[in-house]
Amino acid sequence: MRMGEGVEWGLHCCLALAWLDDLAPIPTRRLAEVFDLPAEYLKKQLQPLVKAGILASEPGARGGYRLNRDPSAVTLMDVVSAIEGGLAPFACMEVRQRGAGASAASSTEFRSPCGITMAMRRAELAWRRELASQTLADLLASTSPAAEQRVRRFLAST
Amino acid sequence: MRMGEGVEWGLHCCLALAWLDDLAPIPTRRLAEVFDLPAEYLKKQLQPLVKAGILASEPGARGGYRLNRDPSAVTLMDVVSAIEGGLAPFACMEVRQRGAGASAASSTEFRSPCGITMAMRRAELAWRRELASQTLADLLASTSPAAEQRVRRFLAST
DNA sequence: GCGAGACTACTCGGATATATTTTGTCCGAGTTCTCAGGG
DNA sequence: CCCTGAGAACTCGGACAAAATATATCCGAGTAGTCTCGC
Repeated sequence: MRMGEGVEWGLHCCLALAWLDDLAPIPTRRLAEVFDLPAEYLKKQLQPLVKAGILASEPGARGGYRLNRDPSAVTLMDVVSAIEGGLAPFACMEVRQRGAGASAASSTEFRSPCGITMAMRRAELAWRRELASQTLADLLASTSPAAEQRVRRFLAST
Repeated sequence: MRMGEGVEWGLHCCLALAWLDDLAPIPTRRLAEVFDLPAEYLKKQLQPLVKAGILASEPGARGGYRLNRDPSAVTLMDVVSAIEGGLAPFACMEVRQRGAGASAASSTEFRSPCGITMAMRRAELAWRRELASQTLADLLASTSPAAEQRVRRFLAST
């Protein structure tokens, strides 16, 4: 159960884009340089963020990506679920309903989800809640001004 | 970020084994029949639980698996981390330390982890805490007695 | 009848294949800039 | 000099390929029961 690296990349890119007041789009090549990442693959990772409406893209020369919403309107959960696909980490297959003797069970027995599923859901919910409680704006406030200056200056140049 | 199906299987098997007061080991073939799972692959999924000391195994004929600890001493986190490998879902690669201008940063800037990492860790911690707060004994108490009876009777037969 | 020993049946554990997902690369459609040529 | 238009440069988006991981299978080591043979 490892989370794809695209999540980390996406979050850093969103943050970097949020630092720019400028609305001019930034191409992936430039973003990739900031973090020393493979440009082509980074582009692929950012695409779902566009689909989710978090980023906006401009094609053609002078094109690139820019933040499409106010940083306070983008939660970490938004970014994570956009890139990871939004599926539940724990997929309950309802194994209890299969196999030996399950057919003999009363019809009401499976009305409510099994205890295991509920426990996993509870844990997952705690995770989601935590991610949803933080926005890009919160991250902006808590990051080092020095780092922000460096990235801004780099992206602004040229 | 999908969790392997082995986790669900492992939990259900632990629960089934916990229902048996009897200490006689249950072979995987029998467990697989209960939930209609592929026996060989289920066996492979249970092996890490043995390594973690949650289950104990007996080789040879009349062999099988049995619970190695009191149900109240096994948390869901124990089972999940045994099967999934216990790695952090979010692996921070510290991308901020690489790439453009990072070398120009002050030596103290990277002393504390970046905000993104901290936020992800917080979320992960909430998840782990939730899983660690529930034991097999809790699940035993919250499951349908009818299901327990069916599984017990099936595993006890023969 | 009784015991000893070989044999069979069954189990776990780990090594070996296959499938699926993740990671990485490439090419086409579209937009902007550049620059040469004509007015 | 200024305008026009063709070409070059650059970008995103999605199709294609390689690598890594999860899923599934197989074989060997070991144990308990069983059956036969000898006493």
